[in-house]
Amino acid sequence: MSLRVYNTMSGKKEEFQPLVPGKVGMYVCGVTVYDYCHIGHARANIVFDIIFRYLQFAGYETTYVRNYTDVDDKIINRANERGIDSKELAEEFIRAFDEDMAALGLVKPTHEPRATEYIEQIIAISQKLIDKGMAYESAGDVYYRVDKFDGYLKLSKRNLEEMQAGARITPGEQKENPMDFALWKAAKPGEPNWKSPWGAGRPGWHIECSAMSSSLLGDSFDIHGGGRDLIFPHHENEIAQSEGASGKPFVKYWLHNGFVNVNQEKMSKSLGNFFTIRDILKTYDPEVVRFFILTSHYRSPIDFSDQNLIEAQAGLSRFYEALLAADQAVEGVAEADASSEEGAKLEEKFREAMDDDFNTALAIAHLFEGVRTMNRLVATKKFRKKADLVAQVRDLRVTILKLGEVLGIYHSDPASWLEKVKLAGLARLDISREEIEELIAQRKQARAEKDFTRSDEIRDLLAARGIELLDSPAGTTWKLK
RNA sequence: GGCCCCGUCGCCAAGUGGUAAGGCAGAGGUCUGCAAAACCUUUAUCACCAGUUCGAAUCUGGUCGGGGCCUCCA
Repeated sequence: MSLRVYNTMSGKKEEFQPLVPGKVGMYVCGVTVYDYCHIGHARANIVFDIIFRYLQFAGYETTYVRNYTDVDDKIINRANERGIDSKELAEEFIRAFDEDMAALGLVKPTHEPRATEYIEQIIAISQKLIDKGMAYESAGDVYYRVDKFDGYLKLSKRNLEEMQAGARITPGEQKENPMDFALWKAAKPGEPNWKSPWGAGRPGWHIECSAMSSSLLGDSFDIHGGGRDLIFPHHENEIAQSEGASGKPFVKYWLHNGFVNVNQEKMSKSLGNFFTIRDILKTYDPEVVRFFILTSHYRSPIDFSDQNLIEAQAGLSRFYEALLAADQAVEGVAEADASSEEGAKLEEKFREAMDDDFNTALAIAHLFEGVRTMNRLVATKKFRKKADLVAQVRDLRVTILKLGEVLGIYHSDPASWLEKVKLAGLARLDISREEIEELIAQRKQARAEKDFTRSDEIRDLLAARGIELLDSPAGTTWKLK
């Protein structure tokens, strides 16, 4: 089966056929760099990170462009509040963004252009639109004439007349139509500015994406992505600009990820339920965050809550525990020439799920089944003497790791990961490692003397404080309950 | 008001015409001095009503409930 994607433009899943067979051009709207990224940014970027990885895994030579919008009203305002240069502010948050994305384990896009590096192209597109009568200059600003573009609002499926009725005009703007939007804004004193045919000014919001995408991917390309909230006005306006200027179809497939809610409420600054990526990573492992995001479909809304994150951690632990057990089970067993179909079967299911509009939730469900199969094999009596079973476990283990890589998970050493999560959890309990070790030693003594009453007392005592003891032939270890 | 989305087992969550994936939690069992992990077994007819169809969670209409966009936002 081949890849199918849900296209916001048609409202349907469509067969994915890139403009050039075997190659994909993908542009995803990045961030406006004036503040730290929140969990919503994390989701959007992780979703498209997985799409990028999967396209490559599926054999497409993929060019992925994700921009930084580093000139904008919000940046200027924030810089003024802090009394620093807006360029300095942008640099600071570009660095912060890079750190956050690296912490979340994202791969680097092919290109990460900045709006300010494309001023020339922005001016060129604006000029072209003016020449074609689709834009006009007004007191040093340049506006797009929305009623000159037939397809306006075709992506968001709105009605221009109705929107005009409700539209507001910002004081100082001289627009022909309240729905017209700025391509270029005349600079006010103290604002960053560039020379243009219309005087000193700076780009409006939207135009930078048209400039960067056409420069790096051409006038027409395959995939354009972003959060749902960008459909209107941002993406609608990009279409108007790009198609208005080039006269060619802009984007073949529009992909939009769903929102993140926090404890069932929309995340917003006014509600005060805003979580930055760096805050979350103080409590949760980055892989847990990624795993949580991938256990829902990218278009569905997800609810960010402690309970959901804790469940994600439990799910991911199941993988790492199985991988660790498999490692230990096959360690030192000689390679035999037994063959295995298990890995290929799993990969087939994984591909089928991902081919259906990147259904990561279903793909992960298949991986869980792989884990169960692997655990069952390892638990077989005299497992190490059965070459075919050993081969199957090795095959499954390698396949799970390989497919996990497509999702950006399971890349840690299982023992280290489990230990790290355990110690992080211990820090939240009122008990020290030393105290636990001491009680384990006492219990060992009691068990040696067959004093099982005392032994169980210690077990219960620790259990009451959140610690579970695990007895094995190699000794007693512990974990968090 | 306009446009759009959602309502699946206690919780999370797949599934867009052929008799409901997966995870967590629960129950029983195997294993264990006890326990844990693991494994096995087990738990839903899909908000409601009416239609279309040989057949619907999946299509149509309606009802109820929840949410989003329409202003900056991933």
